[in-house]
Amino acid sequence: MEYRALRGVEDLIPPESLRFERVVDAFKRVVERAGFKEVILPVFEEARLFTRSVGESSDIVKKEMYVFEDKGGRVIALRPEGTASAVRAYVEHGVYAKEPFTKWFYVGPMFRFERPQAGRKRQFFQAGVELFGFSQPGADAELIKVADDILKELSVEATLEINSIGCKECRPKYREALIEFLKERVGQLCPDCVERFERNPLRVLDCKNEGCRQVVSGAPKITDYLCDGCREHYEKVKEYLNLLGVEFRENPFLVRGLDYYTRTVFEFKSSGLGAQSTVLAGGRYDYLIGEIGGPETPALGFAMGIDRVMLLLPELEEKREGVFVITRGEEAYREGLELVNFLRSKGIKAEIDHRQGSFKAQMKAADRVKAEFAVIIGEEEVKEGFYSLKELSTGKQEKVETREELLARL
RNA sequence: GUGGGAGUAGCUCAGUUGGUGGAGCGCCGGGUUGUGGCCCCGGCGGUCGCGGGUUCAAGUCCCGUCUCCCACCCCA
Repeated sequence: MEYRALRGVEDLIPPESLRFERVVDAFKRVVERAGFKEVILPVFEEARLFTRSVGESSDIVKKEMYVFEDKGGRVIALRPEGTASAVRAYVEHGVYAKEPFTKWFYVGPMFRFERPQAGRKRQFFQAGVELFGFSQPGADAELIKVADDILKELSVEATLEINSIGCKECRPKYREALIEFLKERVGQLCPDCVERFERNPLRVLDCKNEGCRQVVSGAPKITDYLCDGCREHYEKVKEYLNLLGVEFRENPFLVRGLDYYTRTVFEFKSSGLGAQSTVLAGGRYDYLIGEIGGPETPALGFAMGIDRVMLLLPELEEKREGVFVITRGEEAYREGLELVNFLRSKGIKAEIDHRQGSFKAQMKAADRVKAEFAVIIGEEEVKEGFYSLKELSTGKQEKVETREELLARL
């Protein structure tokens, strides 16, 4: 084959593309009835937007971004995630002034230069929401509830883990305590964690290595170091989640890979995905808007991995729908073309077989496209002026005289 | 970026010690001169991922490369 899709990107052709649409439809249905409005954002931005927001030390920025220089000498990056652009747009358009309490959602491709694996592609799709302006714990709970609703709507089984990673006040104190604890045990950590210990000690907490987990199990918990404000906030979030009937598990070692998170963080994980088990994740990021150059504005959001959700989607039986027109002879074909046009104008799905093969071949085609009805127009029908309408699920066939009568029988 | 496994028909896979490539499913057609699904019969369909090497001879052995899968890593 001379041309192939590049490594880590894939085409979605039917029926995969239909599964994709099903996920997006369910997502939109749930978030729209919760009052979120869609934003359509660029797939590339100045690279430094991501460096600033996602974090210089994060792997996403350090080694996974598609960065290039455009013809005007600008340093561009294909977006590796959606929040940075949403925040940039919120600030750029002064939305904080016009509509300080804003609920947005977005759907689209993201790009990360990673080694491909199931549930991890170089171009992948995320559907996400962002809530700007709300500092109250009720917003955290509502956000998580919306996420839970989406997964339920899709019948995707996932377990929810939550944690609070504190704020500017308390996190540094915890970080110090953790470093203090780990310092004496560096020898017991895996090589990756030795490096994490230097760069971002919190990441040692969610290492999968058995030895590291042993060490970590005795480590100080951030929840014991939260300041009064963060502790109260976290307690309220949990209280509201219980009120809303959302099941969750507290994981004091849950941390996230993006630098902008504060206070509430959460992850929905599925057992059906192998190593890439997170299907939806997010949290609060109260300082990000300020850092991007907007007014200090509390915010929170999440992103769902559409590709990953698709992998978990149960197969759906395609149901029969519409009409397939079968004809023989030029006169019948012309009548068929007009009939199809008529039905479509009435909102009915209608197709015609242009190949004019045998009735058997055309019936087979009608069956394959999962039509509910076949309309047969042959010599007899043309001569005597009627349509033969066959219901494919039952095999029952009847004569109908006019288009209107046909329409009434569908 | 690291480690492991795999690439043969559209799909799932057989292919014996190297000797001119098969099955099932699917697709097209026929059995039914005007009727789908079940059954029977026939047909189309392959540079054996790509490139190089060994050999009289390579799907089969060797090297390289690309892609996919799994794990690490990372993350949605």
